[in-house]
Amino acid sequence: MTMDEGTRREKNSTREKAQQEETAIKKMTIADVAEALGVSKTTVSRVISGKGRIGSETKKRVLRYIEEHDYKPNVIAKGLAQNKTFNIGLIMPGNHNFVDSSFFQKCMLGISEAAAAADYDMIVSMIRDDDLTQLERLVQNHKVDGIILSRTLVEDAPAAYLKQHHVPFVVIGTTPSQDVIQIDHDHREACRELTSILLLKGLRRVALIGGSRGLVITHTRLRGYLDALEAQGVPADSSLISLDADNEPMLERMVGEFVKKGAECILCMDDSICSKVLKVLKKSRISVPEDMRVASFYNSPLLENNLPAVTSLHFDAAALGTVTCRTLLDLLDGRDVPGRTLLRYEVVLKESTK
Amino acid sequence: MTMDEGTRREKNSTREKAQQEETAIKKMTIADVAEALGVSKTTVSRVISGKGRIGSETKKRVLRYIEEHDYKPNVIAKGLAQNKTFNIGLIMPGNHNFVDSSFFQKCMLGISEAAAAADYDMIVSMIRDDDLTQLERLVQNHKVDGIILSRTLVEDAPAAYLKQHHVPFVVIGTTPSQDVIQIDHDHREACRELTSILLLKGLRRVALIGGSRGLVITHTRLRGYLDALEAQGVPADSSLISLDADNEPMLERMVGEFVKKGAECILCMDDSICSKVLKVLKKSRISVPEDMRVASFYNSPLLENNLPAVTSLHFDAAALGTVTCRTLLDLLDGRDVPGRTLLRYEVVLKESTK
DNA sequence: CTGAAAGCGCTTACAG
DNA sequence: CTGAAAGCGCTTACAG
Repeated sequence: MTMDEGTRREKNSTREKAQQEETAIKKMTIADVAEALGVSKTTVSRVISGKGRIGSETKKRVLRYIEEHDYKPNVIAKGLAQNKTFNIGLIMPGNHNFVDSSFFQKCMLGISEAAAAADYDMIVSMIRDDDLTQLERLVQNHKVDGIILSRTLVEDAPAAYLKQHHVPFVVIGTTPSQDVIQIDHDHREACRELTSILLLKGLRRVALIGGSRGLVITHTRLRGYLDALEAQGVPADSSLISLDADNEPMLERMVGEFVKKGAECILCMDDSICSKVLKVLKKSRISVPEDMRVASFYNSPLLENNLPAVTSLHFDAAALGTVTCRTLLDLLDGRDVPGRTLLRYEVVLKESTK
Repeated sequence: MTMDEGTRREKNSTREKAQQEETAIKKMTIADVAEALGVSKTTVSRVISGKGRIGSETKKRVLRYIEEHDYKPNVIAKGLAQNKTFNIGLIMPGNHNFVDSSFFQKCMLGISEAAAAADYDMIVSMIRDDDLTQLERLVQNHKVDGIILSRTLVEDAPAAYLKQHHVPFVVIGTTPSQDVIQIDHDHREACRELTSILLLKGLRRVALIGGSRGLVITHTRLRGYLDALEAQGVPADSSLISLDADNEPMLERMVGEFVKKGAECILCMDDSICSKVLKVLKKSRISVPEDMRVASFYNSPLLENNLPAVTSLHFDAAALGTVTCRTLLDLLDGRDVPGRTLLRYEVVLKESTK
């Protein structure tokens, strides 16, 4: 017996690895803590959760023990008992062609940090097109307590699904549905202001080129552009507006068209479009800003190193993520949340509209 | 009593919403299934898991009931019983400055789909610099069964932590540690081949400009470049090699230096650097490819619309994600996995090196 | 082939 | 203020 103990000790001291493994494999449970302290699991549970009255002396002892032994409650077990997961789901567009990755990455960072601050984790699920399979899996498997939907579509099948199944969710972006909690930058106002600034520079023929009509954002930005024209008394010219323009051949044609119609400036709804427009202009030996002004409704690393630097709108993606996540967490906690939150933007004037 | 029942029925039929809510709130459990079929929970559990012998008739009945009533087992409960979470963790760099978001997004897509195929979900955790807090949270909270580390650093604190705590993990990228399971594109060979091609075009003074020495990838790429020089018998000229060059002023100086030293071509280790180099060249009125050839060891949307189109290496990010995730899942299932997996690449020759 | 029972690690009425 | 016990929804020896 004594020998046996000696042997074991020796193992422990020489083979640090084995000892660590033991610590790693068999984690301490609430029962261990309770036993060690001669109290009930109930008591330990209560001091950890802070619910219920506990003698201050008992509380101190438990807290100290937990601290000293670095006990961490098993969140999964806690979740099962409380019917929670402490996970939020982030649904991202899987087909990356028309999203700005850098924006989403920053946004994810914001969400991730806000979640972590509340001891939540972020499960991200990429869905392709209209395939709801992954979303269904996520909710049917009870993997999340609530969901953040990014990229709001005009026809929002994911939102409809979540609504039908009573899964708490918020949306990054703007949707026409009144009953959906939405967080977004004030794109309409931002686009109005940028357009106004250009008009005030004396530019009269400001063309607009935009992305998919299937995205709500496209309509919002168009709205802002039209707001500005109206306010300045400049009649909208439909031959200077082109949506659903995402491929290069089409952009090439449109730019040619705009030039013919006497456009003085081309407003691009996003940087991917703008980048292509700049390429087309370069090919056509139309110089910016001398022969044509260019601005983007959005700024990203895509245009960062362009010469001339491109005037654009700036939105704080990380902040959007943070606010969105906090809103969802508030919602999950049963707190009142605003149906709609609009975040500020900045207009960044550069050489491309000089 | 009868009236009471009647009332309840009426509620159900008129207020569809309430009924749906009920369905959503109180999910069917394995006990419900067992009771409805007059079998034990054990039996139901066994047919679902496929473990143990079950009468084919019983099996059929259970399967049919499950199908018809769309019963979905609670993965959380299953996890608690099996000490698993069916989540994998993806650790991403939070400071986005020197990563290509688009590459990571595609990679995430690959991981996400491979995970989903095995009914796993992906928790992504962004960590800033050397802050291990989030990683610790993830493992201490039992939130994941295994972890994918992206962006391998020379000093890899996350890997060390996971090793110490015996958490199964794999790494996207290459590390010197023998005992770490790593999946990567063959950057060394890719860079060797690209450099060779340039040398075979007769270019003798090929300069190299790279990112942080803190990243393993920087050294790997440098290695490939040197391999090529050596194979062609071209002596390496240290005045044509510059690492840790990530800010514009420094790049501006380096490019000037290279020109002075008679460089005929500038190889950039990534597109962010390349984009800045192109800007500097444009500013300095050095035209590409006439006065200076340019190539990037990497291709992304950042250079997509550049004129002239930039020669570069192409890596399939989604495939990298898929393979990485499968490797981790294999590891979790106790299967044998290769210590190192290298994926193929492509060289894409364009006008910038004509 | 099938089931009763204990267990995974927590929480939470209920009772004292 | 504290605890015994039941429960969250599964799995899995163990016994038949």
